[in-house]
Amino acid sequence: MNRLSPEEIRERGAAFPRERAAKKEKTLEDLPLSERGAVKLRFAPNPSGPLHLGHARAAVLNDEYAKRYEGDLILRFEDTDPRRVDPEAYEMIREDLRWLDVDWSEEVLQSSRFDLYYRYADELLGMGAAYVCTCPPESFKRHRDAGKGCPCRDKKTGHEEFEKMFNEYREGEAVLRLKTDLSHRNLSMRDFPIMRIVERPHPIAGDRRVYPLMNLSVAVDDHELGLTHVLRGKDHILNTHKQTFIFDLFGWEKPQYIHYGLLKIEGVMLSTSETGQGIKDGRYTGWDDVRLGTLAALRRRGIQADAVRRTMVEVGAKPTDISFSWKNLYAMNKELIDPHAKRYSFVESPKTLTIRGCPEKVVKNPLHPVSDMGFREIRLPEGEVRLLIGKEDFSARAEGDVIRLMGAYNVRISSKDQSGMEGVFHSMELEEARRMKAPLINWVVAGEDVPVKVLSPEGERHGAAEKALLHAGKDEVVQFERYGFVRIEDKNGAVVAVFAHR
RNA sequence: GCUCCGGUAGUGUAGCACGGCCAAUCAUAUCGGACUUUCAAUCCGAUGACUCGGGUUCAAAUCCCGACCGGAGCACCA
Repeated sequence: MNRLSPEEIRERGAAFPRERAAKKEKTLEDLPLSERGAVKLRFAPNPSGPLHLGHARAAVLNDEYAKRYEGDLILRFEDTDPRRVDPEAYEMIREDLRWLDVDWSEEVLQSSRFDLYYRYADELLGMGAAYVCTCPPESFKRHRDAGKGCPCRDKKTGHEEFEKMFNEYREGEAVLRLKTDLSHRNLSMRDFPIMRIVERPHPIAGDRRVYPLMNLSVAVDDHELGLTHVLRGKDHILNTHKQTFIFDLFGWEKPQYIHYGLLKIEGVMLSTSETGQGIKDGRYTGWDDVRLGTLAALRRRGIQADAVRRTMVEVGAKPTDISFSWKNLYAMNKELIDPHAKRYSFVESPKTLTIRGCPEKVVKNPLHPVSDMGFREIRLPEGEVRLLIGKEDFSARAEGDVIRLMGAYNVRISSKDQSGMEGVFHSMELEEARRMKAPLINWVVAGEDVPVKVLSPEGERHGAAEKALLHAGKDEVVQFERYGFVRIEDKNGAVVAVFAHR
């Protein structure tokens, strides 16, 4: 994916001014125990790839609350697993957030705080609340499931053993465990691990081998950073229990935890790791492949960041699982772009239509039916005229039909074969066409057409657009009449347009 | 299986903590009409939901119990 500057992102994404106010905005529920100016939140992605629709929910909701309460939002990269860090992802995530108009006041890399986690681990060791466990996993589980401590639990040499994790034990041979309740009804709560060995340097922090597990690093940071509220998916509920256990050990004041439900998104690949794999073996063209649910793909298609934001705000932070609806997102997006999108004629998989007996006609169609954006002008000569019409319009018409060429005149189809149709001029006036219930069809002058490649999630389409399309700017979102909204991606050579929705 | 959570129209959402004003809100979707040189937008109209069963109560979407359905977690990932 190309690297974009913040300015470019704004241009590309926020092509249109944000229009709120227009309608009553759905707003979020109040946060519990919150005070204006005192709220501190965080968005904490794992930098293994760019953000997708699922992340957008957490990002937007946190940002909305931070803004509402004039609080702070911290961007915290949870990069404590060296195997799951893509160094490129940090900047991709920042780009996505800037596009979403998410403002963060502080950025934290957990990979720059390992010493802090070691210190707290030491402290837990000193408190007798943690121990180094060298049992094979199966053996530990046997003891745990029986409600008993493993043999390592009562070792007196905690600090020395911990030392050995840094220079002696190999990966998989030892972990640091927290002493919890061995009779806890949830097995995974019993003496859960907080540090482990990974014999691999960290892509950012370099030479390390002892890494904290999230429940330690997250608890430490949520406390150290003074968070008042933690907004996260319900898949983290058990982690919340584990983390509050650590808060209690240290006697820290806990933030308010809010868990929202699953966001089921149909028809699109969201898994970051699978997508990354797919890019590697060529199934996807990149993180912004139009078939993906990444924010990069959405903005490439001309989906406005504000449409994503509004959708997420409407969905809210309740614990119920919800089915994300593309239709609702598209409707929201259309509301934003329709007032600004210039109209152009485009015909897919075109067929020719040759008309005889035409009077000269200068067609002057507005670039927008409502807003005053100027016109596009086409001169149709007297006599014979050759046009291109879309394949669908072509197959829907039969000999003898009368059609209205939008902005021009009415034509009777005189013959039709595989390659095209022929027709004769019938009449000029729109009223006449209405009287005959003739369908309105858009067209492009053959020979003056611009070839267009349309990239859509359903595949690649080819067609022709009127020449005036060349006046549209790169990255501009326009509407192909009777076809749908697209973002103009490339104008060098054949035009490439990325399809958003109808 | 165990632990926890949740179930309002096709989809999303309001209402549920303090039961009556809820024959249930708003948006979107679908259908129909008006307008219109786009199958867009706009305007008008229609369709459509409290998962089920018991209980408490004069009164339940709202409280209680059970069933059913859905989900999450049960890692040396986050």
